[in-house]
Amino acid sequence: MPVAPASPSNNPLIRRLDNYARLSAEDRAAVQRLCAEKVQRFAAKDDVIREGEEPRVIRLVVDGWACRYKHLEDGRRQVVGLFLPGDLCDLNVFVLREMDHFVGAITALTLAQITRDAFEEATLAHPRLLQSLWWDSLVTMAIQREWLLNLGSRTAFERITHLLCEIFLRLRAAGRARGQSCEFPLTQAIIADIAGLSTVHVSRTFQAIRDERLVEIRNRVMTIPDIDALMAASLFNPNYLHLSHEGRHLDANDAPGDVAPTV
Amino acid sequence: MPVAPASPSNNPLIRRLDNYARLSAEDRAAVQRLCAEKVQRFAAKDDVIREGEEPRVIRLVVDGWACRYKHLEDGRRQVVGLFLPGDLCDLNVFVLREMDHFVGAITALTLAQITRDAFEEATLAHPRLLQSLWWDSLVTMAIQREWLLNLGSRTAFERITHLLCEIFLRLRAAGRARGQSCEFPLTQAIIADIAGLSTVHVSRTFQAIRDERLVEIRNRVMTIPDIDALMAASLFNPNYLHLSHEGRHLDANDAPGDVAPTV
DNA sequence: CGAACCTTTGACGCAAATCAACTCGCGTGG
DNA sequence: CCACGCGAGTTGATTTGCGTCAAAGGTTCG
Repeated sequence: MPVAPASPSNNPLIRRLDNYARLSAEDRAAVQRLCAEKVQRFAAKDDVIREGEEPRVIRLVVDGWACRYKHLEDGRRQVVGLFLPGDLCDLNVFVLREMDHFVGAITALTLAQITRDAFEEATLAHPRLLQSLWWDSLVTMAIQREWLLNLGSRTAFERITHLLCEIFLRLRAAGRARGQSCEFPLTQAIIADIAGLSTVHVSRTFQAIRDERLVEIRNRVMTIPDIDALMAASLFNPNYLHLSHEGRHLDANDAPGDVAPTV
Repeated sequence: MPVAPASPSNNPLIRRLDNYARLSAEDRAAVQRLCAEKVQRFAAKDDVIREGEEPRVIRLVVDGWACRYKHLEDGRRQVVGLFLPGDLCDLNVFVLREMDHFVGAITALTLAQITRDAFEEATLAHPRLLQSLWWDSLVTMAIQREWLLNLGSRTAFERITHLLCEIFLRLRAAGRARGQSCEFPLTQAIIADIAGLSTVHVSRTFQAIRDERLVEIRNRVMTIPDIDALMAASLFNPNYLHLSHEGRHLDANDAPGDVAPTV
C-alpha cells in the first residue's frame, strides 16, 4: 500500500499555510493534530467570545464564517474583521488579559480550540510552521490596513466591490472557490456593518453592481464573471494578501509542488 | 559610587514595555543594546520604506513621529497607522517579501534598525522581552481595529476628538506627556488623511472642538483641560490600549514598582 | 521680505443617512 | 392549509454631513 499522497489537503489551515511555504508531511500532521484537539460549535449569530472576557486559547475556524466586531455606547456597530474557514483567531492573544472586541458567528460555525501548550509544543518541533503562522498573522494585519483604506478613502461602490473581491480571492486561496464562484452567506446588513454604510445604501449599491454585471449573488453563491473587471472597478491591489508564495525558500523538500506533478 | 538606579528610563521603548510587565535590569540592558545598534535619521516627509520594497529589519522609533500610509491609483491617500516615539515597526515583518504600504516620516525622525539576528538573540536570552514585544504587537492590532471603528462608525467630530485622545494617552504611557499637555506636530492635512476627511472639514471640525473647549493646540503643543470630557465626547473606551499592566504576573523581581517607592 | 505652507471662510453640490412603507420568501403553528 | 410573524431586501422622499472649488489670511523659514 502506497504512502498517503501529500496532495492538496482538505484541511483549510494547511491549504492556507501552503500559500506561504510548502509544508512537509510532518508539518501537516502537526497541523492536523492541532485542529483535532478540541472542537466547539456555535449557531449563527452566537458570540464566540465577548468584550471583557479573558482569551485563553487560540481558535481556528474549521468551518463556517465569523467576524470580529465592536460597538459604540449608542449601538452603532462596526465589523472589524472577517474570519473565513482556515483563519486563525489571534496568534498569542492570551498575552492580553481582556478582549477589547467581540467575535461572533455569522453562519453555523465549527472552531478548533488550540491550547497554549499544544501550540508551543507544535511550533517548537516545527519551525516552518511557526514561520507560516507568523505570515498568516502579518497578512491579517495587512488586511486590516486595507480595510482602513477602504473605509477612509473608497466610495460605497468601491468598498463593496472591493470586499467581494477580497472574499473571493481569500476563499480561492483556501481552496474554497470553484471556478468563478464561491459560497457567500453574508446578508446586506453585515456588509453594511463591514463597509460602514446603511443597509439601505448597500441595497442601492448592489443594484449598481448588478447593473454593471460585475457580480451575481444567488442562493448564497457568488459568481464573478470577470475578476479583472471587478478588481479594476474596486481599485483592488492584491499585494496586501501576500499570496504569491513569498516563503518559498522555506519549502519542505518532501512537499508537493516541489516535485514533478504526480497526477 | 552607587549602581545606576533602575528608575523610569528615558528610553521610550523601555517605558512602553514597562506598561505591560516590569522589566528586569538585564531586560532593560538588552533593549538598550537593541536600540543602540544602528541609528538612521530622516527629514520630515521623507519615506522610510516604500511600497514594493523588501523589509529587512525591524525599526524602532527613537524620536519623532511617523506614519504608515497607503494610496489608491487616483491619488486618494489614507494614513493607516501612527508611530509615536517608542513604537516598533512590525515585529517580524521580514517574513513578508514585499511591503504593501509606505512608512513616512511626519517630523524629523530618528530610527533604530534592529537586525533579525540581534532580535532573535535578544529575545532568546530574555523571554520576558519577547512577551512584552508580543504585547506591543497585539496592542498595535487593537489600535488598528479601533481605527476601523472610528472610520466606519464615528462622526467627523468624534473621529478627531478620539484621535486626539488616543495620541495623548499613548504619549502619556510612553512618558511623553506633562500634566495635561503633550507635543503635537500633526498638521490638519495629516489628520484629514487619518480620519478620512477633507482638510476643509477638519478645519471646521476643529472650530467646533475649540468652541467646546475640549482641546487647545498652540505652538505644536496640545493641552486637554478635561480628559474625561474629551473621552465622553469621542465615545472613547480605553480598553483597546491595554494599558492596565496586564502582564504583571511576569514582572521581574528586581524591577522598580515591585519594591517600596524609593524616592 | 518674499515664498511656501498651513489654516480659515464662503458658496455650492453630492453621496449617503434617515424615515417610512412595502414586498418577498420562509418557517411555524393553529 | 392558511395565517402569521419575521428577517431580508427594495423603493421613494427628504435631509444632512461632508466634499469640492476658490480665494483670502496667517505663519514660518530661507
